[in-house]
Amino acid sequence: MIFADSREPDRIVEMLKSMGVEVQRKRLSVADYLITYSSYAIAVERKDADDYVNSIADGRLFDQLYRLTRLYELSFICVIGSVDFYRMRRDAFIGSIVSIALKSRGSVVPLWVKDEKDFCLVLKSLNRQVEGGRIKATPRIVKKASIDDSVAMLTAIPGVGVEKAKKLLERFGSVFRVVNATIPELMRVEGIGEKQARRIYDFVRGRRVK
Amino acid sequence: MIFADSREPDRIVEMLKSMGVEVQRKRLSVADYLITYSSYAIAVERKDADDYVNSIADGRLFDQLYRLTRLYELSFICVIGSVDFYRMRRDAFIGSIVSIALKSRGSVVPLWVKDEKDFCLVLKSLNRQVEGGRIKATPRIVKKASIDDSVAMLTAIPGVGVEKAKKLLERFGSVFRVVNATIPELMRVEGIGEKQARRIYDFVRGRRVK
DNA sequence: CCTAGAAAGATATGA
DNA sequence: TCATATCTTTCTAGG
Repeated sequence: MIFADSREPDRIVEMLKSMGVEVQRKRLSVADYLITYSSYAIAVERKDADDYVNSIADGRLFDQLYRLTRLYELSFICVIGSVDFYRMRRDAFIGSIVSIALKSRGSVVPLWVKDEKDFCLVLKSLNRQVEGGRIKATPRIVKKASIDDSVAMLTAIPGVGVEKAKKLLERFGSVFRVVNATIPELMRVEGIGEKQARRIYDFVRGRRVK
Repeated sequence: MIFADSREPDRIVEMLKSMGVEVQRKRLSVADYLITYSSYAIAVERKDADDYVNSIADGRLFDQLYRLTRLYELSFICVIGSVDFYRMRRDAFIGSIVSIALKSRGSVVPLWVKDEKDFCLVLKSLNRQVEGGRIKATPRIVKKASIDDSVAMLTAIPGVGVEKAKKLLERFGSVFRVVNATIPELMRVEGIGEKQARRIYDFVRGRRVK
């Protein structure tokens, strides 16, 4: 059974029905479609190409992504139609697709389909496979990642980007040691002078830094 | 750094290099490409559309899929080029794509790209995003005054979102004090239990967190 | 998301 | 030590 959000256009629901899929309207809080079977729920977010491009530019996309990951173990974002590559560069588009998978660590799967017909095929196929119970085929090996979130943490300091964050971690080994370092210690890192060292020192201690 | 299997064609390796990506040849046992950064590894399997169709027919695809899930936490299967829909029905093709994601529960992400140029863009983007250490579904934070940067910094800790970051800062006053807090002290913050407290404590000290 | 270019800072050199 | 030239990195704006 597929639930379609009540704000989704009729034409899609009709198309699904004409394909022999059981669809029911329902008010959904986060996704546009929900495929359920026994205790599984898979969410699908539909995005027209134009809207997708906009939502990247203004950061909306990654909010939605975040909400999806909080609520569902596995969801899909379907981009429909052709992208206007004058509005967004090709590499930026591809980068955003890759980013969805990476940021969500695979729990949100990006799909790019030609048209709404194909989108419906995706839903239909999802529905059938979930019902068929094929979802349990290979158990996912959850070996928690250990990527450097520490780098990301340090880049939040004004004036510290990826390069400096890496160098800081290289020298000090952990965020704890960076945060507890003295100004002269910080200055020993290549690329960090007195000014920068003082900024870091002050920032982590909550003093206003400009 | 990207490792390319030694059997991969030169033209792709060259194309990557011409895009400014560091590539090294290596004999890989399962995937075609490997993107590594610190202890993290992402595998990429390249499949020309024709070969993809064949590999479904003879069952090879799902063997490969299985091996990928066993070895890597996150991998990609890139189908390159247009599919001959006389050899494989459109719905069957879409179904297979969906099936990859479902069976692997998202740990293998299927991507369908136009040509090898786009494939290289995928690799390039993967490489950069992994190196940047920004692999986390953190909500986008609007940077205003410096106080918000502190919140942003704390949200990089796994399991800490905007709400918890704010509460932490409210109680401790600065990133320095949060980082230097003991586990019992951290637990006194509303919404943070022992498990979370320990995670924060361990994370900032550079211990791998589960 | 990606790039380009401006701005800021760090390092090296030489007086 | 200071002034300056060069290089590296960060940040902001725009698509």
